[in-house]
Amino acid sequence: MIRLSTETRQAQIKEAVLDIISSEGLAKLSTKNLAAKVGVSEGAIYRHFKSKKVILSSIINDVYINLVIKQQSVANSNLEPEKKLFTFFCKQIQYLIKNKGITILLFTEAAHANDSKLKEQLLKILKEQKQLLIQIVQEGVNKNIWDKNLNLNDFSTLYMGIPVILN
Amino acid sequence: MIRLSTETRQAQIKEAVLDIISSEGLAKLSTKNLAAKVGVSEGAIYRHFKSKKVILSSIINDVYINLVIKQQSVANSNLEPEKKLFTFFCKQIQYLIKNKGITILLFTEAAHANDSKLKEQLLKILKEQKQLLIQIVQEGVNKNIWDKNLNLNDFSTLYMGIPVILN
DNA sequence: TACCTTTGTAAGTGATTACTCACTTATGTA
DNA sequence: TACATAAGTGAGTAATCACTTACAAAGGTA
Repeated sequence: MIRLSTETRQAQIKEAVLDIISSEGLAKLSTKNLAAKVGVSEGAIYRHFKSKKVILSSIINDVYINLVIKQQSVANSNLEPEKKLFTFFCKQIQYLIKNKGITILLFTEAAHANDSKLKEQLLKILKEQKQLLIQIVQEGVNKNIWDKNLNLNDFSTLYMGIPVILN
Repeated sequence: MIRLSTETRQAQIKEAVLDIISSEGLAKLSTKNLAAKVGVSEGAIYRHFKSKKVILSSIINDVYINLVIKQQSVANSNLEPEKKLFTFFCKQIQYLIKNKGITILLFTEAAHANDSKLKEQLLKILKEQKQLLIQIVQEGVNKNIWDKNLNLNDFSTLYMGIPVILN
Protein backbone atom coordinates (compact mmCIF):
# COMPACT_ATOMS: atom_id res chain seq x y z
CA MET A 1 0.00 0.00 0.00
CA ILE A 2 1.10 3.52 -0.83
CA ARG A 3 1.58 5.81 2.14
CA LEU A 4 1.36 9.56 1.87
CA SER A 5 1.63 12.41 4.38
CA THR A 6 -1.42 13.74 6.18
CA GLU A 7 -1.11 17.04 4.31
CA THR A 8 -1.20 15.30 0.93
CA ARG A 9 -4.09 13.06 1.91
CA GLN A 10 -6.07 15.98 3.34
CA ALA A 11 -5.70 17.82 0.04
CA GLN A 12 -6.74 14.69 -1.88
CA ILE A 13 -9.75 14.15 0.33
CA LYS A 14 -10.95 17.75 -0.01
CA GLU A 15 -10.50 17.58 -3.77
CA ALA A 16 -12.47 14.32 -3.88
CA VAL A 17 -15.30 15.90 -1.86
CA LEU A 18 -15.74 18.71 -4.38
CA ASP A 19 -15.42 16.24 -7.21
CA ILE A 20 -18.20 14.06 -5.85
CA ILE A 21 -20.47 17.01 -5.10
CA SER A 22 -20.16 18.52 -8.56
CA SER A 23 -20.42 15.26 -10.48
CA GLU A 24 -22.74 13.10 -8.38
CA GLY A 25 -24.48 15.50 -6.01
CA LEU A 26 -24.24 16.14 -2.30
CA ALA A 27 -26.34 13.12 -1.38
CA LYS A 28 -23.65 10.80 -2.76
CA LEU A 29 -21.06 12.30 -0.45
CA SER A 30 -20.80 9.36 1.92
CA THR A 31 -17.59 8.44 3.69
CA LYS A 32 -17.64 5.13 1.81
CA ASN A 33 -17.92 6.83 -1.58
CA LEU A 34 -15.34 9.41 -0.56
CA ALA A 35 -12.80 6.79 0.49
CA ALA A 36 -13.30 4.94 -2.79
CA LYS A 37 -12.71 8.14 -4.75
CA VAL A 38 -9.47 8.84 -2.89
CA GLY A 39 -8.45 5.21 -3.21
CA VAL A 40 -8.09 4.36 0.47
CA SER A 41 -10.19 2.61 3.11
CA GLU A 42 -12.84 4.43 5.08
CA GLY A 43 -10.71 4.20 8.18
CA ALA A 44 -7.92 6.11 6.44
CA ILE A 45 -10.22 9.10 6.01
CA TYR A 46 -10.45 9.28 9.79
CA ARG A 47 -6.67 9.23 10.12
CA HIS A 48 -6.62 12.64 8.44
CA PHE A 49 -9.87 14.25 9.52
CA LYS A 50 -11.68 13.93 12.82
CA SER A 51 -15.11 13.85 11.20
CA LYS A 52 -16.98 14.49 7.98
CA LYS A 53 -18.05 17.89 9.25
CA VAL A 54 -14.44 18.88 9.81
CA ILE A 55 -13.68 18.10 6.15
CA LEU A 56 -16.44 20.43 4.99
CA SER A 57 -15.37 23.04 7.51
CA SER A 58 -11.82 22.86 6.19
CA ILE A 59 -13.06 23.34 2.62
CA ILE A 60 -15.05 26.41 3.60
CA ASN A 61 -11.97 27.73 5.34
CA ASP A 62 -10.05 27.30 2.08
CA VAL A 63 -12.62 29.50 0.38
CA TYR A 64 -11.85 32.21 2.88
CA ILE A 65 -8.09 31.90 2.38
CA ASN A 66 -8.06 31.47 -1.39
CA LEU A 67 -10.86 33.81 -2.38
CA VAL A 68 -11.83 36.31 0.29
CA ILE A 69 -8.27 37.26 1.22
CA LYS A 70 -7.54 38.02 -2.45
CA GLN A 71 -10.72 40.03 -2.73
CA GLN A 72 -9.67 42.00 0.34
CA SER A 73 -6.38 42.97 -1.33
CA VAL A 74 -8.32 44.04 -4.44
CA ALA A 75 -10.65 46.22 -2.37
CA ASN A 76 -7.71 47.82 -0.56
CA SER A 77 -5.57 48.33 -3.67
CA ASN A 78 -4.90 51.57 -5.56
CA LEU A 79 -7.08 50.60 -8.52
CA GLU A 80 -9.99 52.76 -9.67
CA PRO A 81 -13.35 51.69 -8.18
CA GLU A 82 -14.66 50.53 -11.54
CA LYS A 83 -11.62 48.34 -12.05
CA LYS A 84 -11.86 47.08 -8.48
CA LEU A 85 -15.46 46.06 -8.90
CA PHE A 86 -14.67 44.24 -12.13
CA THR A 87 -11.68 42.42 -10.66
CA PHE A 88 -13.62 41.53 -7.51
CA PHE A 89 -16.36 40.04 -9.62
CA CYS A 90 -13.91 38.16 -11.88
CA LYS A 91 -12.12 36.60 -8.93
CA GLN A 92 -15.42 35.29 -7.63
CA ILE A 93 -16.54 33.82 -10.95
CA GLN A 94 -13.14 32.30 -11.69
CA TYR A 95 -12.99 30.70 -8.28
CA LEU A 96 -16.46 29.23 -8.49
CA ILE A 97 -15.82 27.85 -11.97
CA LYS A 98 -12.49 26.37 -10.92
CA ASN A 99 -14.08 24.75 -7.86
CA LYS A 100 -17.45 23.71 -9.19
CA GLY A 101 -18.65 21.84 -6.15
CA ILE A 102 -18.24 24.80 -3.84
CA THR A 103 -21.36 26.75 -4.76
CA ILE A 104 -23.49 23.68 -4.18
CA LEU A 105 -21.70 22.94 -0.94
CA LEU A 106 -22.01 26.50 0.36
CA PHE A 107 -25.66 26.99 -0.37
CA THR A 108 -27.14 23.58 0.25
CA GLU A 109 -25.18 23.14 3.43
CA ALA A 110 -26.55 26.47 4.57
CA ALA A 111 -30.03 25.24 3.69
CA HIS A 112 -29.63 22.04 5.64
CA ALA A 113 -28.57 24.09 8.60
CA ASN A 114 -27.67 21.13 10.75
CA ASP A 115 -24.42 22.41 11.99
CA SER A 116 -24.31 25.93 13.36
CA LYS A 117 -20.52 26.09 13.15
CA LEU A 118 -20.58 25.57 9.38
CA LYS A 119 -23.36 28.10 9.08
CA GLU A 120 -21.37 30.66 11.02
CA GLN A 121 -18.39 30.11 8.76
CA LEU A 122 -20.57 30.68 5.72
CA LEU A 123 -22.13 33.82 7.11
CA LYS A 124 -18.68 35.17 7.96
CA ILE A 125 -17.60 34.80 4.33
CA LEU A 126 -20.77 36.37 2.94
CA LYS A 127 -20.61 39.26 5.41
CA GLU A 128 -16.97 39.91 4.63
CA GLN A 129 -17.61 39.91 0.88
CA LYS A 130 -20.57 42.22 1.20
CA GLN A 131 -18.55 44.61 3.35
CA LEU A 132 -15.81 44.71 0.72
CA LEU A 133 -18.35 45.42 -2.00
CA ILE A 134 -19.90 48.23 0.01
CA GLN A 135 -16.44 49.65 0.55
CA ILE A 136 -15.70 49.63 -3.20
CA VAL A 137 -19.04 51.14 -4.17
CA GLN A 138 -18.78 53.80 -1.47
CA GLU A 139 -15.42 54.83 -2.87
CA GLY A 140 -16.95 55.07 -6.35
CA VAL A 141 -19.80 57.21 -5.07
CA ASN A 142 -17.38 59.51 -3.23
CA LYS A 143 -15.39 59.97 -6.43
CA ASN A 144 -18.63 60.83 -8.25
CA ILE A 145 -18.25 57.83 -10.55
CA TRP A 146 -21.54 56.36 -9.41
CA ASP A 147 -24.85 57.91 -8.47
CA LYS A 148 -25.09 59.22 -4.90
CA ASN A 149 -28.60 57.85 -4.56
CA LEU A 150 -27.42 54.28 -4.99
CA ASN A 151 -28.45 52.14 -2.05
CA LEU A 152 -25.13 50.60 -1.05
CA ASN A 153 -26.59 47.72 0.86
CA ASP A 154 -29.15 46.64 -1.72
CA PHE A 155 -26.73 47.01 -4.58
CA SER A 156 -24.13 44.87 -2.86
CA THR A 157 -26.64 42.16 -2.04
CA LEU A 158 -27.80 42.08 -5.64
CA TYR A 159 -24.25 42.00 -6.93
CA MET A 160 -23.35 39.07 -4.72
CA GLY A 161 -26.29 37.09 -5.98
CA ILE A 162 -25.25 37.24 -9.62
CA PRO A 163 -22.70 34.41 -9.42
CA VAL A 164 -25.31 32.27 -7.69
CA ILE A 165 -27.84 32.88 -10.46
CA LEU A 166 -25.26 32.06 -13.09
CA ASN A 167 -24.51 28.87 -11.28
CA MET B 1 -57.60 6.86 16.79
CA ILE B 2 -58.79 9.67 14.57
CA ARG B 3 -59.36 8.74 10.95
CA LEU B 4 -59.29 11.28 8.15
CA SER B 5 -59.69 11.05 4.38
CA THR B 6 -56.68 10.52 2.15
CA GLU B 7 -57.11 14.01 0.67
CA THR B 8 -56.98 15.62 4.11
CA ARG B 9 -53.99 13.57 5.19
CA GLN B 10 -52.13 14.27 1.95
CA ALA B 11 -52.58 18.00 2.51
CA GLN B 12 -51.43 17.64 6.12
CA ILE B 13 -48.38 15.66 5.08
CA LYS B 14 -47.33 18.15 2.42
CA GLU B 15 -47.78 21.01 4.84
CA ALA B 16 -45.68 19.17 7.42
CA VAL B 17 -42.92 18.63 4.84
CA LEU B 18 -42.59 22.35 4.14
CA ASP B 19 -42.83 23.07 7.84
CA ILE B 20 -39.94 20.74 8.65
CA ILE B 21 -37.78 22.02 5.78
CA SER B 22 -38.18 25.65 6.71
CA SER B 23 -37.77 25.19 10.45
CA GLU B 24 -35.36 22.26 10.79
CA GLY B 25 -33.74 21.91 7.37
CA LEU B 26 -34.00 19.37 4.62
CA ALA B 27 -31.75 16.87 6.39
CA LYS B 28 -34.33 16.46 9.14
CA LEU B 29 -37.01 15.51 6.67
CA SER B 30 -37.13 11.82 7.54
CA THR B 31 -40.30 9.76 7.32
CA LYS B 32 -40.11 9.25 11.07
CA ASN B 33 -39.90 12.97 11.77
CA LEU B 34 -42.59 13.66 9.20
CA ALA B 35 -45.00 11.15 10.73
CA ALA B 36 -44.43 12.64 14.17
CA LYS B 37 -45.16 16.14 12.84
CA VAL B 38 -48.43 14.98 11.28
CA GLY B 39 -49.30 13.01 14.40
CA VAL B 40 -49.60 9.56 12.84
CA SER B 41 -47.42 6.48 12.55
CA GLU B 42 -44.82 6.10 9.82
CA GLY B 43 -46.94 3.45 8.18
CA ALA B 44 -49.83 5.88 7.83
CA ILE B 45 -47.68 8.11 5.62
CA TYR B 46 -47.44 5.22 3.18
CA ARG B 47 -51.19 4.81 3.14
CA HIS B 48 -51.45 8.21 1.47
CA PHE B 49 -48.25 8.44 -0.57
CA LYS B 50 -46.43 5.68 -2.40
CA SER B 51 -43.00 7.01 -1.47
CA LYS B 52 -41.16 10.02 -0.09
CA LYS B 53 -40.22 11.10 -3.59
CA VAL B 54 -43.88 11.16 -4.58
CA ILE B 55 -44.61 13.57 -1.73
CA LEU B 56 -41.93 15.98 -2.94
CA SER B 57 -43.10 15.54 -6.50
CA SER B 58 -46.63 16.39 -5.44
CA ILE B 59 -45.42 19.54 -3.70
CA ILE B 60 -43.53 20.67 -6.78
CA ASN B 61 -46.65 20.02 -8.83
CA ASP B 62 -48.57 22.29 -6.43
CA VAL B 63 -46.08 25.05 -7.24
CA TYR B 64 -46.94 24.67 -10.88
CA ILE B 65 -50.67 24.79 -10.24
CA ASN B 66 -50.69 27.54 -7.63
CA LEU B 67 -47.96 29.81 -8.97
CA VAL B 68 -47.06 29.21 -12.60
CA ILE B 69 -50.66 28.94 -13.83
CA LYS B 70 -51.42 32.31 -12.20
CA GLN B 71 -48.32 33.84 -13.73
CA GLN B 72 -49.43 32.56 -17.12
CA SER B 73 -52.71 34.39 -16.81
CA VAL B 74 -50.84 37.56 -15.84
CA ALA B 75 -48.57 37.29 -18.89
CA ASN B 76 -51.54 36.73 -21.19
CA SER B 77 -53.71 39.46 -19.64
CA ASN B 78 -54.51 42.90 -21.08
CA LEU B 79 -52.29 44.75 -18.59
CA GLU B 80 -49.47 47.01 -19.71
CA PRO B 81 -46.05 45.26 -19.84
CA GLU B 82 -44.71 47.27 -16.90
CA LYS B 83 -47.69 46.28 -14.78
CA LYS B 84 -47.39 42.68 -15.94
CA LEU B 85 -43.75 42.48 -14.95
CA PHE B 86 -44.48 43.94 -11.54
CA THR B 87 -47.43 41.61 -10.89
CA PHE B 88 -45.45 38.60 -12.12
CA PHE B 89 -42.67 39.43 -9.72
CA CYS B 90 -45.05 40.06 -6.81
CA LYS B 91 -46.80 36.73 -7.28
CA GLN B 92 -43.47 34.98 -7.11
CA ILE B 93 -42.28 36.75 -3.97
CA GLN B 94 -45.64 36.36 -2.24
CA TYR B 95 -45.73 32.68 -2.99
CA LEU B 96 -42.20 32.03 -1.78
CA ILE B 97 -42.81 33.96 1.43
CA LYS B 98 -46.08 32.15 2.06
CA ASN B 99 -44.43 28.76 1.47
CA LYS B 100 -41.04 29.27 3.03
CA GLY B 101 -39.77 25.73 2.64
CA ILE B 102 -40.29 25.69 -1.10
CA THR B 103 -37.22 27.67 -2.16
CA ILE B 104 -35.00 25.40 -0.12
CA LEU B 105 -36.75 22.33 -1.45
CA LEU B 106 -36.52 23.44 -5.07
CA PHE B 107 -32.89 24.43 -5.08
CA THR B 108 -31.33 21.90 -2.76
CA GLU B 109 -33.23 19.06 -4.35
CA ALA B 110 -31.86 20.24 -7.70
CA ALA B 111 -28.38 20.28 -6.16
CA HIS B 112 -28.71 16.80 -4.77
CA ALA B 113 -29.83 15.67 -8.18
CA ASN B 114 -30.75 12.21 -7.03
CA ASP B 115 -33.96 11.84 -8.87
CA SER B 116 -34.16 12.82 -12.51
CA LYS B 117 -37.94 13.01 -12.46
CA LEU B 118 -37.94 15.71 -9.78
CA LYS B 119 -35.22 17.55 -11.66
CA GLU B 120 -37.28 17.48 -14.84
CA GLN B 121 -40.27 18.88 -12.97
CA LEU B 122 -38.12 21.71 -11.63
CA LEU B 123 -36.65 22.54 -15.02
CA LYS B 124 -40.14 22.56 -16.50
CA ILE B 125 -41.24 25.22 -14.00
CA LEU B 126 -38.12 27.35 -14.48
CA LYS B 127 -38.36 27.10 -18.29
CA GLU B 128 -42.03 28.04 -18.24
CA GLN B 129 -41.41 31.04 -15.99
CA LYS B 130 -38.52 32.24 -18.09
CA GLN B 131 -40.61 31.93 -21.25
CA LEU B 132 -43.36 34.01 -19.68
CA LEU B 133 -40.85 36.67 -18.68
CA ILE B 134 -39.38 36.79 -22.18
CA GLN B 135 -42.90 37.14 -23.54
CA ILE B 136 -43.65 40.10 -21.25
CA VAL B 137 -40.34 41.86 -21.96
CA GLN B 138 -40.69 41.29 -25.70
CA GLU B 139 -44.08 42.95 -25.59
CA GLY B 140 -42.58 45.92 -23.74
CA VAL B 141 -39.79 46.25 -26.29
CA ASN B 142 -42.29 46.09 -29.17
CA LYS B 143 -44.30 48.88 -27.57
CA ASN B 144 -41.07 50.93 -27.23
CA ILE B 145 -41.38 50.95 -23.45
CA TRP B 146 -38.02 49.22 -23.03
CA ASP B 147 -34.76 49.48 -24.95
CA LYS B 148 -34.58 47.42 -28.13
CA ASN B 149 -31.00 46.40 -27.35
CA LEU B 150 -32.08 44.57 -24.21
CA ASN B 151 -30.97 40.95 -24.29
CA LEU B 152 -34.24 39.17 -23.57
CA ASN B 153 -32.67 35.92 -22.46
CA ASP B 154 -30.07 37.38 -20.12
CA PHE B 155 -32.51 39.86 -18.62
CA SER B 156 -35.04 37.13 -17.88
CA THR B 157 -32.42 34.90 -16.29
CA LEU B 158 -31.29 37.75 -14.07
CA TYR B 159 -34.83 38.66 -13.15
CA MET B 160 -35.62 35.12 -12.11
CA GLY B 161 -32.63 35.01 -9.85
CA ILE B 162 -33.70 37.96 -7.75
CA PRO B 163 -36.14 36.05 -5.53
CA VAL B 164 -33.43 33.46 -4.95
CA ILE B 165 -30.96 36.11 -3.83
CA LEU B 166 -33.54 37.64 -1.52
CA ASN B 167 -34.15 34.26 -0.04
C1' DT C 1 -76.77 -6.73 12.04
C1' DA C 2 -73.38 -8.28 8.60
C1' DC C 3 -69.74 -7.09 5.69
C1' DC C 4 -66.39 -4.64 3.02
C1' DT C 5 -63.36 -0.92 2.28
C1' DT C 6 -60.40 2.47 4.16
C1' DT C 7 -57.42 4.24 7.63
C1' DG C 8 -54.62 3.22 11.23
C1' DT C 9 -50.73 0.94 14.05
C1' DA C 10 -46.59 -1.80 15.98
C1' DA C 11 -43.01 -4.13 14.86
C1' DG C 12 -40.47 -5.33 11.88
C1' DT C 13 -37.15 -5.41 7.06
C1' DG C 14 -32.47 -4.85 4.72
C1' DA C 15 -29.63 -1.15 3.38
C1' DT C 16 -26.80 2.60 4.46
C1' DT C 17 -24.93 6.03 7.47
C1' DA C 18 -20.78 8.06 10.12
C1' DC C 19 -17.47 6.36 12.80
C1' DT C 20 -14.26 2.99 15.75
C1' DC C 21 -10.91 -0.40 16.87
C1' DA C 22 -7.49 -3.95 16.95
C1' DC C 23 -4.03 -4.79 14.26
C1' DT C 24 -0.43 -4.37 10.39
C1' DT C 25 3.14 -2.20 7.93
C1' DA C 26 5.88 1.52 6.00
C1' DT C 27 9.18 5.20 7.03
C1' DG C 28 12.33 8.50 9.18
C1' DT C 29 15.69 8.79 12.77
C1' DA C 30 19.07 7.48 16.51
C1' DT D 1 19.88 -2.28 12.86
C1' DA D 2 16.43 -1.11 16.30
C1' DC D 3 12.47 1.35 17.28
C1' DA D 4 8.88 4.82 17.70
C1' DT D 5 5.56 6.91 15.06
C1' DA D 6 2.51 7.76 11.38
C1' DA D 7 -0.42 5.74 7.77
C1' DG D 8 -3.36 2.18 6.34
C1' DT D 9 -6.70 -1.80 6.64
C1' DG D 10 -10.84 -4.86 7.40
C1' DA D 11 -14.27 -5.92 10.13
C1' DG D 12 -16.84 -4.34 12.99
C1' DT D 13 -20.39 -0.72 15.76
C1' DA D 14 -25.03 1.51 16.87
C1' DA D 15 -28.10 4.51 14.71
C1' DT D 16 -30.94 5.85 11.19
C1' DC D 17 -32.90 5.49 6.66
C1' DA D 18 -37.12 4.52 3.55
C1' DC D 19 -40.28 1.23 3.36
C1' DT D 20 -43.26 -3.30 4.41
C1' DT D 21 -46.34 -6.34 6.59
C1' DA D 22 -49.76 -8.51 9.52
C1' DC D 23 -53.27 -7.20 11.83
C1' DA D 24 -56.97 -4.04 14.18
C1' DA D 25 -60.73 -1.14 14.00
C1' DA D 26 -63.54 2.75 12.23
C1' DG D 27 -67.26 3.93 9.06
C1' DG D 28 -70.31 3.63 5.31
C1' DT D 29 -73.72 0.61 3.03
C1' DA D 30 -76.85 -3.36 2.40
